[in-house]
Amino acid sequence: MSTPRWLDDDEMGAWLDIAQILMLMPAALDRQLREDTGIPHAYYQILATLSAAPDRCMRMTDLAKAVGTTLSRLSHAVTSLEQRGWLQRRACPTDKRGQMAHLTDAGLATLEAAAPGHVAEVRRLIFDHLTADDIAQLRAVTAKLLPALHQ
Amino acid sequence: MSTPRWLDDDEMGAWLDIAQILMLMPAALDRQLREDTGIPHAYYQILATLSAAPDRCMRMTDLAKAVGTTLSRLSHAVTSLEQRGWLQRRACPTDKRGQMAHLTDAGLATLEAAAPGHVAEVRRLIFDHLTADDIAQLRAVTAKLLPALHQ
DNA sequence: CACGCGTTGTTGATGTTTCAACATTCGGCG
DNA sequence: CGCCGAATGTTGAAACATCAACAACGCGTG
Repeated sequence: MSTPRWLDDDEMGAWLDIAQILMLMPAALDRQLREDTGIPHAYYQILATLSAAPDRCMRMTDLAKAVGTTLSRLSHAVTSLEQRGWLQRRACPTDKRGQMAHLTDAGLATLEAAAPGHVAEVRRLIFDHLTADDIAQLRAVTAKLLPALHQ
Repeated sequence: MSTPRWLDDDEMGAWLDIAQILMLMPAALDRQLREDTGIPHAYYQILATLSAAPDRCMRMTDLAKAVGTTLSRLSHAVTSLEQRGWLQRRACPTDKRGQMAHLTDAGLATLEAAAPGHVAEVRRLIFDHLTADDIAQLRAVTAKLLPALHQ
């Protein structure tokens, strides 16, 4: 398209709100988690995702997709979490290229200690302000947006 | 609260979707803008906000609030944008502590060159997938969330 | 088997953000 | 006026993200 159409008033208003949320929400989540645990939200999500996996263990690529991050970013993050003793790299039994990230007992303990405060913050920032209808509608919208984000 | 309640299934599903969007959307916006202009989305927002201000000029603190960022982050960003010749610091006439950020002609030209591609990306990621009703509902939700994020 | 290509994951350099510490100025109050 | 607390910005170091380059392995084909 040579002359892409601009956003109309409704779209622009929505976009400005969304842009603000994209800026402020991660900052708020990071702040709370860093105060309580010393790690940012992206790192917390890695621990949380692993804790729900069988054997608390996942392939790097699968973990990256589940968290919605890059392999490179994940690799750096795992290195950092490994140095704190919360994660451990393991060789993949079926694929010699592969690495698995394994959540240690110490990592699980840290996660469980951090979870209540984090959930409270998610409530304070989001669900305290929304009705059940709001949540259903919001979820319908996110379901429409996620496919394009995953490519 | 000593035992904060966990998220129910609807809330947890919504939260996982939101977390994915918070991770993927900024990454997608950054990627497009960096390819086209070499600057991340947070920097683009600074230029865009300034372009709509009288004299294309704003106090640092006001600009930080408008964009939804930190004064420190803004200061670093302005330094970087200034080195590219797209911004200029000016002394504030009424307050000797103050600094004003002024968008230069070169900065405006860069912004106007980047805008079509950026808008197209915002459309591709968001508005192409939503009906007018979706947008209205989404905006109603964001309106409920923003106050808590602003404190 | 051997070649080539796609996948998997890491690394190092560079750019950006965060946090704490600091300098400067404003504004109110004794 | 002179002092003190608050507000305004900047800076440097450390943490984190991005990007391109790279090594190692899997898999299919000839």
